Parts: sequence; structure tokens; C-alpha cells
Amino acid sequence: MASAQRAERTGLTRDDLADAALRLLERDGPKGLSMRKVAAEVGVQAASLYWHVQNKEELLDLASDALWADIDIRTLTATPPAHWRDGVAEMARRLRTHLLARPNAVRVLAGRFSPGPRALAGMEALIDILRRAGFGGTDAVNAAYLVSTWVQGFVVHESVPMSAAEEPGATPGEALAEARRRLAALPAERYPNVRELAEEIAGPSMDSRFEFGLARLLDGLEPLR
Amino acid sequence: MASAQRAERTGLTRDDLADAALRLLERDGPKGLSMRKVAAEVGVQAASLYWHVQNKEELLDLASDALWADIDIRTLTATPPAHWRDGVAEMARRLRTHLLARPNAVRVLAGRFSPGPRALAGMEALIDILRRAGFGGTDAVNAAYLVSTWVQGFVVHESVPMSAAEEPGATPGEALAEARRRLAALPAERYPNVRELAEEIAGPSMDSRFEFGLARLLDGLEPLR
DNA sequence: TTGCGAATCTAACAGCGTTAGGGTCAAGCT
DNA sequence: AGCTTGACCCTAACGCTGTTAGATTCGCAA
Repeated sequence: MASAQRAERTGLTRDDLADAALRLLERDGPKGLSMRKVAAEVGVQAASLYWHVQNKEELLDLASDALWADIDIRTLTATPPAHWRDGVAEMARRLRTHLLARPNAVRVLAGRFSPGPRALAGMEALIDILRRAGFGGTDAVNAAYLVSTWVQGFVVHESVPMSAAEEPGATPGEALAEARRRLAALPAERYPNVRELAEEIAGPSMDSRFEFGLARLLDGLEPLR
Repeated sequence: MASAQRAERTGLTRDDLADAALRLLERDGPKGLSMRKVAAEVGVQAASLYWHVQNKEELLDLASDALWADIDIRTLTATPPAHWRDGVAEMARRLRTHLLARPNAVRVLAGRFSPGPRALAGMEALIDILRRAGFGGTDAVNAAYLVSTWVQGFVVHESVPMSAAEEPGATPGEALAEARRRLAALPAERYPNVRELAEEIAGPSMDSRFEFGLARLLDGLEPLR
């Protein structure tokens, strides 16, 4: 009695739960993700979730796949780009941008990234671009795998605070300064290069580092066409 | 009274806790990792851990860095390889092998991979190889970052069960067959390439896929020297 | 109207991370 | 010799967690 918001009665799909989990994750941080809170978010008691889902494990797996939901690859494959490099690069950039916008989800779900149906849609699009460009089947699969695992690894590193114990309220600039200080404080004879290149390593532009990696990947793939 | 095993009295460093955490993780799975169990593993009560560590968070961060402890890069840098490609490839393969041997740690700690002191030792070695080979400082940093993020992303995918809900007792062969079946069951008009190449995607040899990616990375880096 | 299955509820369980506050013991000072 | 100090560990308890068992409600088909 007196439980207020239960307006919409029909529905409550597994996707609703996954979306609620992702929403909570970004709104309240990793600790905001509990079965009771997900239940509250969708207007239900905790035990009711077990009608739709076997475990918290399974809910997290659903959330992990739902993470790929809104990348909207179709708009890309609908109008295929002039050159395959542009197509692959665009996919990689979209994936990165999308994941960077959900850092908490990345941190919590990184250990669950796996080829669910939605992630496979990305693979499908990548393979499509590559095969159209003349890559063989095996090469296209391997190349798509290469690109997507790299982007994911890259974004995980980007989403994790640089220093293990970082001020929660620090601006990006402060965090970088702090990271540089940490690098400069390393023992000189064990880390000569890291120390000398501290400015580069903790440099402000992850964008250019991403573009560097992307260009290298595409260059490496070119001769296989 | 009557708490048996407390033979060694001095010691119990933060590294001990991190090692205990990693040990528990591989022995008992992700659920085996609780403060109480880590405490029991080192012969102490749970609350005592908070003398050495602020949080479970901090303990996990320690464990995450300890994960890079035993790769033993020194044996590689001591006798530098003839060609830089061999050096980088050897580093990448060691990192992969090391992480693949600790799949539970990878799954739990993937969202915490960050440049701690031990991970930086790997970066140091990579940058060293690259600069000796004639790469510029910025290129060496970016290239080292490229290689290490890719290997980590790759291994995360390898360490996660292919299907979200996989039989715990399944052999690798069974898991692959199951994955192939899942791919073949996808809607044909949305996943034409994935379906056609299902045998490739869920192929048995991750080793060759890794070597493919590695070769592409090195090819892409070559012209920058 | 009755029956039925889908969907949710309440109540409880053991285990979790964390804190407060107190004990023990060795080293160092006076 | 006695006292102090600080490092290290303890017990006890807090609120919260994931999960289960069993009762309850809702809407539709017969």
C-alpha cells in the first residue's frame, strides 16, 4: 500500500532492466548499482527482478550488451563511405566517443565485454566495409577483431583515473598535472624513458594518441587488400 | 584464543594482501574475493586489513598493479633482441600469456587497468626498444601505448566466456561449438557477414588471430622509424 | 465464474564492507 | 625499572547486499 509510482503497468522487459542499470551507473556511480536500486528505478521490489533475470550476473551481462545499443551503425552502413579507411575510422571514432560518454559503465562492465548480439552488429558493419574494400573473409574478421579490441582497450585506459587514488573532484587538468608529478617522481635508473617523456605520456591530448593508433592500424591493414 | 595458524608474526605488507587477493581470485573465482576471505588467507581478521589499506577499492587497485609483477621484463631488456620487431612482439606475447593464465583477475580487474608502477615498467621496456630502433620520443610513447592497450583489450575478450551464459564445466571445444551455433542462429538479413563467416569468427585459433593483429601493428609502425 | 499463469509482493537468510573502540606487544625514553 | 608510544591486531556491531521461499494480485481464456 502507498507505493506511489506504478503508473504504467504492462511491460518491464529485460531491456528495461539493462537500461535502468546503465542509467544508474552513470548517475550514481558504481555503488549505485544494486538489485534493490535497479528495482526501485523501474518501480518494483528487488525480488521481482528475479522473474526477468536469473542473477545479478545476468543483469550485468544484459547491461554490457545494451552498452552497444545506441551507437547507431546503420546510419553509417546506409551510405557507405568513399574509402574503406574512412569507414573503419568512423566506426572506431564512434565507438570511442560512445564509450567515453559512459565511463562508469566501462569500468564496471569492462570485464564482461563479449560478442553479444549488439556488439556483433558492430562487427557485422566492420566486416562489411572491409570485404567491400576487397579484403578476404579471414582477413576481414581478423581485422575487425583487431580494431574493436584495440578501441575497447584504449577506452578502458582512458576511463580509468590516471592515478589509482585520484581526487574525485579534480579537474582533468589537475589530474594530468598530478600524473606528471607521479611520473617524474619515479626512480630514475629504472624508468629513464618514462621520466624523460613524462610530458608526452601524461600529455593532454588522448585524441591525437587515438588518431595515431588508428592510422597505424589502417596502414598495417592496407597491404592485405 | 585458539586461532591456530599465526606462525610468522612480523610482516604483512600491502603486497602480501595484493598477492593473496590474486591467489584467491584464481583459486575460488570472483566470488572468493571478499575482505574477510583475503584476511583469512593471510591469517588475520577482516578489520585488520584496514590498517594496511583504506578500502576494498584500494586493495583491488593494488592487486591490479600486482598483476604485472611477474612478467619479468628484465630478462628481455638485459639481452636486447636483434630487431625491434622481435622485441616488441616478444613483449606483447609475454603480456598475453601472463594475463591469459589469470583469467579471473582479468575479468574482475579489467576496469582498473591503469599505469601503476609495475605496468609502467612494461611501458619503459617497450619505449626503450622503440627508441633504440630509431623511433622519436612521441612516436615511441604512442606506439607503446598502442601495443599495450591492444593486448589488454584482446586478452579481455579472450578471458570472457564467449556466450554470456556459458556452461561452467564446458570444454573449450564445446564452448566454441556452442558459439558457432549461436552465430549461425542470428537473423540472416541483419548479420549476413557474421553468419557466413561464423566458422572464422568462432574459430579455434585465437593464437593466429593474435599474431595477425601483432603483425599488422608492427607493419603500421615500421615506416615511422 | 472459475481457473491459470504471469508478474509482483513480503519476509527472511547469510554474507558483505566498514567503523568504533579496545587489547597486546616491542622499542625507546627517562 | 617503569612509562609512553605507536604499530598491529582484535571483537562486536552497523546497514546493506544478493538471493530464496511462499503468498498474493492481476488480466485473460474457457
